[in-house]
Amino acid sequence: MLERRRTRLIAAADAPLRAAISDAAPVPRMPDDGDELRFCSTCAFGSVCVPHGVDKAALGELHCLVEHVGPYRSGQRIFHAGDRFGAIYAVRGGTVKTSLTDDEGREQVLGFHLPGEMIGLNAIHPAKYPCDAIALDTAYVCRFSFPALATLAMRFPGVQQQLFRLLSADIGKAALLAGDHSADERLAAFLVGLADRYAARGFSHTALRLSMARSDIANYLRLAAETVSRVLRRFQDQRLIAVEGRDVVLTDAAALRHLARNIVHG
Amino acid sequence: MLERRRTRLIAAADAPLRAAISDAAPVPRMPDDGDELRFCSTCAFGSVCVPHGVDKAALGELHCLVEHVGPYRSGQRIFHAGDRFGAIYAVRGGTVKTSLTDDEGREQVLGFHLPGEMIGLNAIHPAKYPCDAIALDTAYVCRFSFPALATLAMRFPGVQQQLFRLLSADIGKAALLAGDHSADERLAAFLVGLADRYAARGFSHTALRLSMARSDIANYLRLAAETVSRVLRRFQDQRLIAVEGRDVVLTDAAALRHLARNIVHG
DNA sequence: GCGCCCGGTTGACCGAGATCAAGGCGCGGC
DNA sequence: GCCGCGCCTTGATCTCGGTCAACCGGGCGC
Repeated sequence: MLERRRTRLIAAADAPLRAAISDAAPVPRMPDDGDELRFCSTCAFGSVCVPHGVDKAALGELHCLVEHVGPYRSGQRIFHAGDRFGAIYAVRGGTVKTSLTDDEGREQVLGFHLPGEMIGLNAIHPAKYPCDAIALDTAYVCRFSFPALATLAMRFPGVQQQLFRLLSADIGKAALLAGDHSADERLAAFLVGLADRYAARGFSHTALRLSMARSDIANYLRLAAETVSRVLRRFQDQRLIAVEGRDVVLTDAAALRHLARNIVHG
Repeated sequence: MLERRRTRLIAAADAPLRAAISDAAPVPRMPDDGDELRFCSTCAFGSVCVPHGVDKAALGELHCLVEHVGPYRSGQRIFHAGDRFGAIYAVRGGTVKTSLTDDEGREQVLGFHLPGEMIGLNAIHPAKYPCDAIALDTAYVCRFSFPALATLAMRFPGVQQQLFRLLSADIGKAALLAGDHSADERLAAFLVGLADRYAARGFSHTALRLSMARSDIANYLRLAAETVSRVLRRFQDQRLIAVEGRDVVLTDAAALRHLARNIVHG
């Protein structure tokens, strides 16, 4: 359903992703039991349940409270800025961008979210979503009612811990944007950060497909789209990467990492 | 007890602050009972206990687990980047900056923290402090053992909620740095943000004393110190502010707010 | 007192990246 | 097929803010 054939070169870097999606598609709401492994393999709460081996009971209850929603088509909103906060979401398949639009109508991209990553954590405090969440391709998400989750966390220390960790991790994420770094550093950090996040989910460490437009990347990195184009071109000339449309291969990841060395996270 | 008398102009804008400090000074460790109101008036956890009226019992337990530490002299570190994470801190008096130093030895200021604000929340996930916390003047802090706090949160929903809110709030804080805003916008947002935070703590809405050096402000806003100087001078020429050393009066807060309108938070 | 040092200010110049403008290319619709 | 519209790229020019340099003034040690 998603883009049919992926070209050679990167080949099907997102094949496992599509597999996950096709798995998810026929499961519109309640997860069936005996599905734990698959459920946890991509989910941000997987680490509550599987790796730590504790709170097996919590897993069952999470299953009951999670709601699978989607598909969202490219461009569709999962939630709107200003909506009353009621749930946090985990991306299950596809890519989601979060952004906000200021008075003058200028968009400000806050982040891109891959399968397994949480969105909506920054809505707890203001009690309403402070940004839009928009699907960049066909996307599926898991909805966790926050009151229910908080109640669950009261009973399972592992769940509470994981929530604290997820929240804490997000605080540091803005570091990429925060520092005053050159366009080269930003782009290098963006690419290796994305590659690392894909790699952590079982995809290739060096080949990736950008699901967002150049203008979104530029906006996210606080650069002009033209600058993104030029830097990518230069990286290619320097044999750091191979670019073909939205497919990128990191041919010299070490050099990219060196460029990005002063930017924590991705 | 906060701000006794508010002085003319800026004069000693931090006089009430100092008063708070001298109150705190003779209380080196365990808070004495019957101290609730004072404890809560500046503390970030005040809102757990007092305003919501619930979890009165939690207040007592918080009292037992909090540890008053200080004074720290200007320049002293409260915690170091890399230290194992064990506690979060609330500023009780004075001002604290958080910053990290990259491989090349360049400092990167992450934020300034006034009395009542929490620091160390971003250390939960990595399980070690990702930055230094340095006193900018004579500073006092409250130390909350995080394991103890998490345990307390398991029993008191209000405490858990407040922790979630504090963490969530911090996620959005980087917005000032994040956007690509002009030097004017950044400085205006910084000034009104600081004024609002002081105001929320009972200080003047329009007069404030900058406890940090120009170079720290510049670093925090990702500008050169010279640029901060020049913009402040221009703001003064435009009658937006009156500057005298580290004392600033916002003479046209409306105009400053308008300049900063596209920057959320401060 | 004197000199030093640090923080702050001001001016002159420079450069990274934004902006403006033009053109190419791929894809969906007709 | 052909057209039209986004997305992307490339080139020319402009500009905001950084960098370098000089100077000022206050606090502190001697």
